[in-house]
Amino acid sequence: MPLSIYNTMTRRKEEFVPLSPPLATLYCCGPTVYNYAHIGNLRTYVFEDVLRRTLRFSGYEVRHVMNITDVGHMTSDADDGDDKMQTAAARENKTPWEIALFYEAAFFKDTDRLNIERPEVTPRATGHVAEMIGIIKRLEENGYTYVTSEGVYFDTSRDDEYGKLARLQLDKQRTSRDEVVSDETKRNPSDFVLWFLNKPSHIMKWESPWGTGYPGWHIECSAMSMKYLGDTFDIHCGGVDHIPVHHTNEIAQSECATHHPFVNYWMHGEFLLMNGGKLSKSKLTQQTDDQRPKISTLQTLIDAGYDPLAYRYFCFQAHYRSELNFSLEAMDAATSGLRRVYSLSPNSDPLSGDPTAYAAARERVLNAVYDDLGIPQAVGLLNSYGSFSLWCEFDAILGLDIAERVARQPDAIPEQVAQLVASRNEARKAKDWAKSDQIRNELIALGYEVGDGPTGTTVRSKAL
RNA sequence: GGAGCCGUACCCAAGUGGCUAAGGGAGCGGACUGCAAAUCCGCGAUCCACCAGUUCGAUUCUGGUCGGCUCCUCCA
Repeated sequence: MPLSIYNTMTRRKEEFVPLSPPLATLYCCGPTVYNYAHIGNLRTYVFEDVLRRTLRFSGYEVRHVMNITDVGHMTSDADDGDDKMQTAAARENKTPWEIALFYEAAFFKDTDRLNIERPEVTPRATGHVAEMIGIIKRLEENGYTYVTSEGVYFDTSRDDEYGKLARLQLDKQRTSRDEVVSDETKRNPSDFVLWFLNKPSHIMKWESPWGTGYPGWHIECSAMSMKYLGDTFDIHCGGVDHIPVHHTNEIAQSECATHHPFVNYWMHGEFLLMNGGKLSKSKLTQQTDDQRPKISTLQTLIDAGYDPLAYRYFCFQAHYRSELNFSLEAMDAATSGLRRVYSLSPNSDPLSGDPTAYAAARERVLNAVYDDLGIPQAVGLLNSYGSFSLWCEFDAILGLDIAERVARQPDAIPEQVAQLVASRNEARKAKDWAKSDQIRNELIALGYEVGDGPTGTTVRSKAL
């Protein structure tokens, strides 16, 4: 069965046919490194990781590029917009470059802990300003730009196909809130900046043919994707929020610069919802009303006692194109579910010794995966088969470290725990149940599971 | 105002024009246990927000209503 994926451009599932097999080229919008990634951001990177693993599983050689945005985007269209990198720098008393480096490292620490593979290329925006200027020059030569006191603009009225990804009806667009200040120098509301000019307070600046300034919000992705993957490449991913503006503008500036199709397949991950709404980085540092720790970054999840891979497994509950509701209860459910997977026994595999049954089961799971990454169905099937070897085979896609965790030797029991077990055994021998129960409670408090079986008492760490 | 998504058991959710509506968690019953925990076995939506329509037949298609969400500002 061929791999099919949902293409936002056509709003249909399509069979994946790469430009130059066995190579599959993939570009994913990466983080803007001015703050920690929250678990909603991370959900999208988990989805993209599953995609690249699935591509490789089906025999492709993956070339995956993800940008690191280390130059801030403006927070609004107008003069008073703050650069996020600059705001963070002021907040933390650092330079923008220090901020970027710090949060880039934090980002990769998180993705590593989630078993998200590093893309083959992770270019930084600040290292590609020359390429961005090159694209703007081509756009200028092709007659798609104009210059105002604010910067160099892309003239969307010159692009007949502008908005095709989001199916925008430009005449019906308008700003939704009063506080959005529109730039008076723009010719059309949908025009966007390619290069900012005359921003004296801005710290990160570069020389350009149009004057000293800094690049616009979208040009870096066009520059870096095309540099590393070519004018046309296979798949471009990102969050659904990127469809109407960011990816729309990427397509416009890329295709008008090269006169080639930019991307063949567009894939978008849906949001993680918390309390019925989306998460935002700006609320990351806010305190909660109640006493419970606020779960918003991977680290807060870990601090609350959850395993990073339990979060990864939690993401597999819902299809990547569906919103997913986060709650501690759901995280607990995912943790219990994963624990069950890790408790699988290689020695009592219901499918071992029956190659026909194994092949049939494998086929069903594979069909689910190849049908636009039907990971929830795949996990459901895997759960009902309960086969260690089948889980392990698909762990190449799931990335849950199943073989390692199942084989992992239990951590050495600390002396303190061993002594408690010994004294509990004595109490049990003497049928001193009160003492026995009391010691058991102590062991539980220390994070151990206590089990009395026919072969004696066993303790096991509650950690996954 | 425009564009789009969603509403399936207590929770997270998959899915289909008609055969028993996945799976996980929680819960319940049983085995096990000194009692538990863990584990194993079993049970669980006569029903897929509501109302019409299309159809021999709809949870699945169409229209409407109600409710929720996202985007049209930076955002995964």
